[in-house]
Amino acid sequence: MLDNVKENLLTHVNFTDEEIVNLISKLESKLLKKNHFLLREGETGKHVAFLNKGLIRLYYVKEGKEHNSGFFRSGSWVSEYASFLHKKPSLFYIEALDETELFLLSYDNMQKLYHQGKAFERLGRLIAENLFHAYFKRNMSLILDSPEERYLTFLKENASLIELIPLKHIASYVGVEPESLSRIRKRINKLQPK
Amino acid sequence: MLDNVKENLLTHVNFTDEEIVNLISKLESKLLKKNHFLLREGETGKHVAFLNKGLIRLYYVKEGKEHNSGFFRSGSWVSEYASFLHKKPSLFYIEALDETELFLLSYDNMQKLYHQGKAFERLGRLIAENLFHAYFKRNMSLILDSPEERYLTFLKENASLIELIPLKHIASYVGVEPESLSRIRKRINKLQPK
DNA sequence: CGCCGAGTTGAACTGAATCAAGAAACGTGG
DNA sequence: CCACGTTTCTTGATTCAGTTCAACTCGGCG
Repeated sequence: MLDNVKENLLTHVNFTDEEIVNLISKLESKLLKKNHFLLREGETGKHVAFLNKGLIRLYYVKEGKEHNSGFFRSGSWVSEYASFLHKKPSLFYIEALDETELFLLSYDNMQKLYHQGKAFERLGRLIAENLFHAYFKRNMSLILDSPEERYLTFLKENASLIELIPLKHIASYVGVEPESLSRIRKRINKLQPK
Repeated sequence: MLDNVKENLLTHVNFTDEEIVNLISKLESKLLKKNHFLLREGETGKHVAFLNKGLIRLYYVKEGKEHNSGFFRSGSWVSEYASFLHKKPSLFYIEALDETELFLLSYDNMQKLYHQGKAFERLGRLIAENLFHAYFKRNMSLILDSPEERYLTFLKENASLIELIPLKHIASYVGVEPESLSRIRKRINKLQPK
């Protein structure tokens, strides 16, 4: 049941068996139905969540419009990190796009783990760095790439998700209107049919 | 001479006099002439720098084109943080746009300071968080705002810099070609002359 | 069966990119 | 201190991709 957690963490952080047990004892399981929320705008994020199964989208709303900022599959850590770190109200919604199973790690428990060994600090740093790196790459892409290129990149990196995520959400992530993404698809299919 | 360092740090971190002395003893002064580099692509960043006087731009090159990722004035900390943290070759150039004076803090000295008190850890975290926040805001702006809006925001936040930074660099930061920024300026001046 | 949301398609419009040319500011050497 | 050449900025004409608004199709679900 916790195979994913174990597998994922072990590959990046050299936890001892003892540390693994310790970590797992601090996790709290949570099931989220499709279209239900882990966090809404204005609430304060009290957990980071390991996504064991399912699909999550992270988005914010500006002037009535939703803007997707990322999608997460099983094996990733999910949170509104700024809200979580600073105990401030979240700007984002975190929503399940499918039946999903999460393991929550509370702020307090995370602090406790930090005091219990370097490996946990490393985990915390890795989560933060991954986040930083993701934002960084996205910045580059928004400046350098056309929407079409961003869509193609998204396809490559998330081939397994395209059937699961509605086009309008992908459009918003890529930074265009749904109509435009529809045309982009058409263009691409003409060039590389099938 | 170190007034800026002192003033800036004291406002964000509650250093004791002793800690200030300790920090300052680890700083190494460096003068940079206009259009000279603190770091070039491919080199590994070995310092974070406190910008005491002058003007710095941070940019990367892709397919022969420069892309400005930020400008820094006196009072800020400057680094290619990813390169510095992971000891990996920098993707960025760090260039002085004017005669500038820096105080360098080496990686090793930074680690030493970390061991000498919470306040220094706080400093390190603040630097990282500022960076994170900057990237975050930029992401939002690239998705939500038009180039014109981004230019206006840039003007507001950097009113003192507009005469010092060539238009083409601002254009690249805003994400348009110089010709387009020139026209954006024209549009704006028609609406709000002078 | 009929409705509803998601996706596609069309037409008119808009803002930025590109290419090209000219004007203005800058600095470097004579 | 002037003259020349380079860089920076502006302006024009054209092209192109994305937006907007509107209509239509398709598939699922009550």
